[in-house]
Amino acid sequence: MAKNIFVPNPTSVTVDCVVFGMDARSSDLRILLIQRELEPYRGRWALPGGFVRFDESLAEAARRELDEETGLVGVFLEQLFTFGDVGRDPRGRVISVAYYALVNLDEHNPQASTDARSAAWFSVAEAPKLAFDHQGILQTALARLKGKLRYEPIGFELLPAKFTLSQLQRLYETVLEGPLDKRNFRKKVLSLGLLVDLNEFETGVAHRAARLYRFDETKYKQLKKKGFLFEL
Amino acid sequence: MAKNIFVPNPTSVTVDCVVFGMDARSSDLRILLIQRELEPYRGRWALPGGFVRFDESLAEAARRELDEETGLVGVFLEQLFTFGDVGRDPRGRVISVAYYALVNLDEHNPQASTDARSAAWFSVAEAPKLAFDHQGILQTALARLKGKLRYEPIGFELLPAKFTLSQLQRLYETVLEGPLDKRNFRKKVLSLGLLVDLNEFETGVAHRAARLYRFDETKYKQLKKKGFLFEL
DNA sequence: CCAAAAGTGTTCTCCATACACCCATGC
DNA sequence: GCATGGGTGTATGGAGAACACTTTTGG
Repeated sequence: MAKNIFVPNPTSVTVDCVVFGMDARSSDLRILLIQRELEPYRGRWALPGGFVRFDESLAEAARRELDEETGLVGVFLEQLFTFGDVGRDPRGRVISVAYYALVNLDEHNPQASTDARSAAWFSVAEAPKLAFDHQGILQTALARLKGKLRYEPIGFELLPAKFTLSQLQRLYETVLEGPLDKRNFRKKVLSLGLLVDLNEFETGVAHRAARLYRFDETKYKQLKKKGFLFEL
Repeated sequence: MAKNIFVPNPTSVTVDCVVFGMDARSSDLRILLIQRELEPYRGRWALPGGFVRFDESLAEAARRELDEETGLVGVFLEQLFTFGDVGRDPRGRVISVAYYALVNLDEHNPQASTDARSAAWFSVAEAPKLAFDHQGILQTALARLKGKLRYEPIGFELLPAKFTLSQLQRLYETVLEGPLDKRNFRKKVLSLGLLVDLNEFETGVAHRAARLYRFDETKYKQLKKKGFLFEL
């Protein structure tokens, strides 16, 4: 196949993934980083990612890299932004299509998922300085997460399948960086009619056990088709 | 410069621009297309765009191509999405970073802006079949425009600097595809405090002349810093 | 029995909506 | 004087915001 004949200015394309995780108990927001084993930026922490292959789409590349470097599969993944400033990679012209992923740390255990030798979760507030322009990518991802949380039901991706209303509220308070009124929050969330009361209760807590709910994805998709707008 | 040494899988990167224009009088939404002079898809209409050069950022490339192919400069331009499916370009692996631009057809005259031989404005509803996957890019851009119009003041980019409230309303009605109540629309728009009444009036109309307003960009930027959210 | 978080209703304010007529201008 | 769009106010209902106490459970 004469791929390169019509292709001026060959350029490398990478994908980089900002992986957000939420510990449902401590409810602090974390990101998954890997320590670079090669130059440039050897030893520095960076977003998981790598070069896009000829025979895979961008989303496929992002999922493959995520699997290879962190062991994560089947997670929520969405394109974020494409970074292509001239000097962003010292190796030459490298354009990075950034993705962000949402996982919950209970079901995707930090330790167990670490196929790569040096992947680790960092609290967003305490993240180290990152390689390349990954700091900027992280900031962009945080802004996107904050913005989307309000009008799309992506928060549930950060929680276990069964969760309590307090967990959901703490998630929103953490990401949006502000307190929410408990009664109003519950009223609003339940009024959407998208949570299924499982009639089960959390265990192992030293206080009244909270009811468990799950998000009704099927119902949401139906409503969305009819023009329904999620908003919290 | 040893650009290619560390660069596996050389791939071409293009930018493509979805240019939206609004004729303030007829208030129908148009896009700017160019007719391809080269294979593949020779003779077909396509989005303006081209290959990214080594020494320019993605946004710079988009502006350059826009200037070269359509004569447009200084317009609103924002990254839309990156398209990288394997078979999207018959020439080989070409990844396209799509941008969308907003211009108003009064100040950027359709004819005058046509440096390229065959650039033309099409009503979005009546656009021809496009080359490559540009149809999909257009759909994505339309969805983005519709979504952003509600909570960011980008509509003003489609109008002349001085505009009437009816023009603004028709713009919203066109893009959002639904009628709006005149009194409520005016009340809401004016209550934002972001329109400056110029105490001037439109001319050349066979009825009562409407007041002209301009959008107060400076004030908006100040408010935005303080956490203000535009919403219509 | 104490600590810790779960769970629950009402009031008030404000904003979105619905709705119809007179005004100014060019022809 | 008539056709065309410009411009204006009010009443109603519903949603968001503020707010405090009782319940349940484990230790």
